[in-house]
Amino acid sequence: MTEGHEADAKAPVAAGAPAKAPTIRDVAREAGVSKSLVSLVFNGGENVSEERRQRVLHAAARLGYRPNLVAQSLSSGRRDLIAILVSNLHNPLFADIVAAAKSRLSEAGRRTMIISAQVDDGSGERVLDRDNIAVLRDLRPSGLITVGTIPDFEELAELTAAVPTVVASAIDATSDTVATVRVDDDAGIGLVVDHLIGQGARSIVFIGGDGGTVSASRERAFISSAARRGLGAGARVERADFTQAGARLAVGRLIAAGSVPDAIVTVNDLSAVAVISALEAAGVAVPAGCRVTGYDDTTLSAIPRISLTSVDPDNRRIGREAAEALLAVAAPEAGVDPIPRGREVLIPPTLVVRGSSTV
Amino acid sequence: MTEGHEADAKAPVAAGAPAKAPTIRDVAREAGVSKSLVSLVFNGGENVSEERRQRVLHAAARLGYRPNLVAQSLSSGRRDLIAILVSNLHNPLFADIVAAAKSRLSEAGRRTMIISAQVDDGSGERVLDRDNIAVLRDLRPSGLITVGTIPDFEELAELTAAVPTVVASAIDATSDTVATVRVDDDAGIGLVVDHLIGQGARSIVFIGGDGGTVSASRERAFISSAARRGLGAGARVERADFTQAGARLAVGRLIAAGSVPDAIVTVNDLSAVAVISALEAAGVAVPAGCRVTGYDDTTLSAIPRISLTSVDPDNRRIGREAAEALLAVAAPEAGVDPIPRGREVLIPPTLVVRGSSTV
DNA sequence: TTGAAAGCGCTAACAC
DNA sequence: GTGTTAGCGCTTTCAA
Repeated sequence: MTEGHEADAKAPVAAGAPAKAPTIRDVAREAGVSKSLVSLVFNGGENVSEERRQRVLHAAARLGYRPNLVAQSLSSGRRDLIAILVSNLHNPLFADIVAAAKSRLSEAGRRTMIISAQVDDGSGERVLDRDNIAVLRDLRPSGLITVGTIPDFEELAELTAAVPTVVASAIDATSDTVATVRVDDDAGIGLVVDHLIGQGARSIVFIGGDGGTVSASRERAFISSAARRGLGAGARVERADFTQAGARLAVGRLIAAGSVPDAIVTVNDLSAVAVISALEAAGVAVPAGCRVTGYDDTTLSAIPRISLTSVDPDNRRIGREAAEALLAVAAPEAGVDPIPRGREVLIPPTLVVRGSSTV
Repeated sequence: MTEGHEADAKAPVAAGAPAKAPTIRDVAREAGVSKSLVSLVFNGGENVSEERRQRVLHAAARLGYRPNLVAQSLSSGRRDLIAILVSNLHNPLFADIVAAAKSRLSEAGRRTMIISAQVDDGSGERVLDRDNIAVLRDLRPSGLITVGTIPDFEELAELTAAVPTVVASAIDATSDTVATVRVDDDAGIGLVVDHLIGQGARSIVFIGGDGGTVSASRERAFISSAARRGLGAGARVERADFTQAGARLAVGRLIAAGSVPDAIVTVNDLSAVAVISALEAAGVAVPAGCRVTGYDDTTLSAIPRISLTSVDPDNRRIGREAAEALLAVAAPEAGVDPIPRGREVLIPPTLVVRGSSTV
């Protein structure tokens, strides 16, 4: 209330020149209190008189003060920062997960920072971005969410041992991982196989299985799904990695062997597109000559010319649940122990049926 | 060489438990020197006796010491960290730029950190991720590369005023920006228009222009290209933003007016795909009834079923040149002043001709 | 060439 | 309630 402060000298916010950012000390001086009191006010300290709190808040506003996160992190060790480490920038799929996780975390009042885990080394190989990880470690986040499969995940052991970690949309778990949240591949592949059988398919080939734990998981799901449906010899696996090239090769082998199946189940949408291209290049029409399904329900699959039947993993829910799992253990305060570990949350997917699998 | 150090007590690297990371003090003690000397050794100090340097290096290795970046940044103000701020995670296009920039920076021995600038607020709107920006600012990078159009760019003014900034693949420049590196839209659109005219097109509509500076730049390029080629009334603009929905609406207006042109030039590949879908839904075949071109040459355009003629902006080169521009001013040491500002580097694109524009 | 000491901006006991 | 005093891990004068 004390109106009429003679403070108009200092401009309220921007000073034009790159003036040094105000520190807690400046605020203390401006408010006529000690550093600690300012710190208290900004950290929700209960025991501060209303009058001083206002003085501090006003002084801070006048100066445009904002706490320095780096200093906070250095000083206090733990901080309310939660890091989201996203596997790579190439897959828009992850963006949905990140957005959902971040949004849930913000609701809970937690700060987050989003950084990339992976980088193409010159040769196009994707490797762990150690610089980024180092910064992340030194920032001492109070929690970590990884999104997507991260190369050389074991190198993060140091980090995951020190920081409660939730793995989203990957099977990278280490012994320290708090929880893994991912789509239920058994259910997803099951939906696909049921749908295909419903469409009259009797011989079905799965293309995928190489190139990572997720790919392998989907292969296993396919094998058990097919067995459960009594597909017998009608079900086969043609190994391929996640890439378009791999899928193309796999189709090549099928064509060469003269054994084009009724349907092909692929490990993801990108593979599916490659499979469709390869089939059509070989003169096999899709879906007439062979039905094809994808996985992930990316924007690709909805394009009319592609119109790909695909499994929607509900990425927003994956992100949300990952955040939830982390919030459950990474309370801003409270030495929450013992931490439950190794929980696996499987999100039930849905099947989006489109033209590539229906005649 | 001094073999036989009696140091086997402490395990070389991992200690199993999340033991606190060793600090410079630990190293100093282990090596029997002062903190300052350790710091000197790790910062390429010239005047350190070879013997002590080795002692320090060995001690550090034995302890698994790595300098704490956060502490460094806090202490010294400037640091050799260069930040790459990528507009959003949805656009794989940016991943190429980031990878190229990072790779060039690594070659030059600079540390980099890659973080995301933007986040969907709950409503699907993309807004500036202020948390991330705050961390970035407090880390005091010695240079900044932004990739792609960043929402609320002006809020970064504080940052860009303090840190040499290069803008890649956007037109976000402020008065402080060191350089902007982007594709030459005049050249790109020029290639498209020439190609289309070569294919016999006489009436051409540009779809785009709304939703950002890049979109606007491409519209201007279209108008001037068309004028230069004497297209006259054959050239028109149908306003739309970057989204698929916008493109669909624009096509709807064209169809409703009964004036389907010989060709449609779109602002990017995503729009192009939406345009094709909308045309075909209305019974107009592509390319037979109307040719369509995209921009960016994303992976989309190479899919056979899409086969989209598109402008390849040479993203890797954009990334590399952005890094180069930054390196030119952000020397790790040296108070490089005065900084040249406002330079604009236009990268010449190429046209990738595919089925969507050829009959 | 090396070490002591101050300080980056902040938090966290601990006193007053 | 509020201020004092130590640090967090590191860099950087300034002496020695």
